[in-house]
Amino acid sequence: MDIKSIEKIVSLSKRRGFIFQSSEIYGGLASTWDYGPLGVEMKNNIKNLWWKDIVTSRRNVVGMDAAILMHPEVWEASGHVEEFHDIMVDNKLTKKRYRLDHLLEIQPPKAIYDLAKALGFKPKVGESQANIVIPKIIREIIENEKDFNLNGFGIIDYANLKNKGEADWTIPTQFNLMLKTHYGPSEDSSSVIYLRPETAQGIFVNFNNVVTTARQKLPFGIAQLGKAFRNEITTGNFLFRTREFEQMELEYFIYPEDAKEQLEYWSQERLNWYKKLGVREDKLRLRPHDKDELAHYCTACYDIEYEFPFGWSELEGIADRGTYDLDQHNKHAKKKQTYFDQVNNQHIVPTVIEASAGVDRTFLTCLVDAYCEEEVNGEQRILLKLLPKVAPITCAVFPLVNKNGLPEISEKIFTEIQTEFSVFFDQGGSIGRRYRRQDEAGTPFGITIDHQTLEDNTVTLRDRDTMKQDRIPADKVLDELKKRLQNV
RNA sequence: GCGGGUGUAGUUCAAUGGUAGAACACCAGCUUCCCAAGCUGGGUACGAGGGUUCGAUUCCCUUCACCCGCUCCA
Repeated sequence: MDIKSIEKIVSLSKRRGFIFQSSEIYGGLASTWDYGPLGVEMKNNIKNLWWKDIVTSRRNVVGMDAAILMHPEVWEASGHVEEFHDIMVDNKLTKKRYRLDHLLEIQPPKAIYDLAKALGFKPKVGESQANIVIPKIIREIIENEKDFNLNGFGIIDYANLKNKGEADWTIPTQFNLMLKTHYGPSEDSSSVIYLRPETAQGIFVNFNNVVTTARQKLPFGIAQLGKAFRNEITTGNFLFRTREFEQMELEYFIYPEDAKEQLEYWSQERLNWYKKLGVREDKLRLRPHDKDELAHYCTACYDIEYEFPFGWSELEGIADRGTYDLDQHNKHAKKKQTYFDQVNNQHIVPTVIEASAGVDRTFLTCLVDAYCEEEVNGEQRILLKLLPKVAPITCAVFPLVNKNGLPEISEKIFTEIQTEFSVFFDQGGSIGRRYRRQDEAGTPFGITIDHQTLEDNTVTLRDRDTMKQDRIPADKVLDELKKRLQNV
């Protein structure tokens, strides 16, 4: 697939009603997208398949649905307030941008020392530069020196060594990655709260509620599906990185000693789920994180990645979060979130393995992966080879012609299939045109009612990928569809 | 946020300092047909704002959005 293919996907998405640009008639809002009639069907299919795989089909996983709005202290406790903003500076000469902490970590000690002095404190002997001095410098800039100028301290741009690292630094600016809003009608500062940057915390703060009501014993999981918001610095690649997105998260609570084994288990489980969605195996991989890639809460992590036209990119992270989150809430909140282990007769904080997936990314993966162009009788045929369980429409019903009672018979069959599957009725245009339309929508099956139906009450069932047709009795259509859908 | 590119119909494109055209798609009708057939008719666009000009889709500025690269990223 060439690099233009993401544009083809965007174009098809709009043409067929999968995805529209948000607020399009007002010029659009950056990197926000709306799901159209086909899009929402497919998205729901994906979410339902996840829910079924994670929750419904397991005895020891339960679901929940927390509010998007949460108490501000949740994000203090989780570390998001602390960790989820970055101070950035640009080198005006080279137009390169850096995270200030990353930049300072590689500077000569003298520069750091001078910087600290200028900000009004003196580093003590033996104090770790990376862990104590630099964070202190950054805190000082955020809290007290909003317009601090970095020039004159000998801070070198190592990416600009050709020019002796020369730099003219901008005033450091803070990027807060959480979206704020005002809770309540008055806009005083006491009512500022955040839209959740992840769904996971909704699970952690309800840990005890779920344990007591669902009567689960370790190991067990709590799963949640819902919107999350992040003020990403860079968005783009269509649905891939957006500021509003939907997550599918599982928090699986275990005894600490099982962490390694469970991380492996869930990595495989989750990788297999994408395969079961029909995503090509050679486009999927499981990639362990390097140490320096790990998030603040995380001791080990795998990414499930897909090879998009724009490169290998993350669909899901499976992480060993240790006891970090529950510990943090136990420090901050009045009510303790612990588990009483009947076996050893003690309260413990369980370790958690998290599998955090993006709905929109999975959706995009399915579209990209299913997109096909082929030639039929010298004409291009575009089709989405979506698995039936993923496809927005399972089956389309066509009367071959609009007379001789064929539409009436078709309606009857349509109504019958409708009880079980998502069906589309189309009597407009030539039969070939109607087939092609459904090919682009990814509809796996087409039922055509023709003249022979009048004689022997059979219809044709067309397969999207092979375009082959089988003749089946009209009253067996539903059974036949069920049969074909059984193993896919 | 920086650099580059792009923005005209649903889509893909064209033309033009004098008010926009095609193909395909879409809708209605005819045809009654098994893989985007044909015929007739129809609706739909210069991303937004400002400036220059008698007149701007075209030139200039601003802005918005998309794509690519950088930067960043749980």
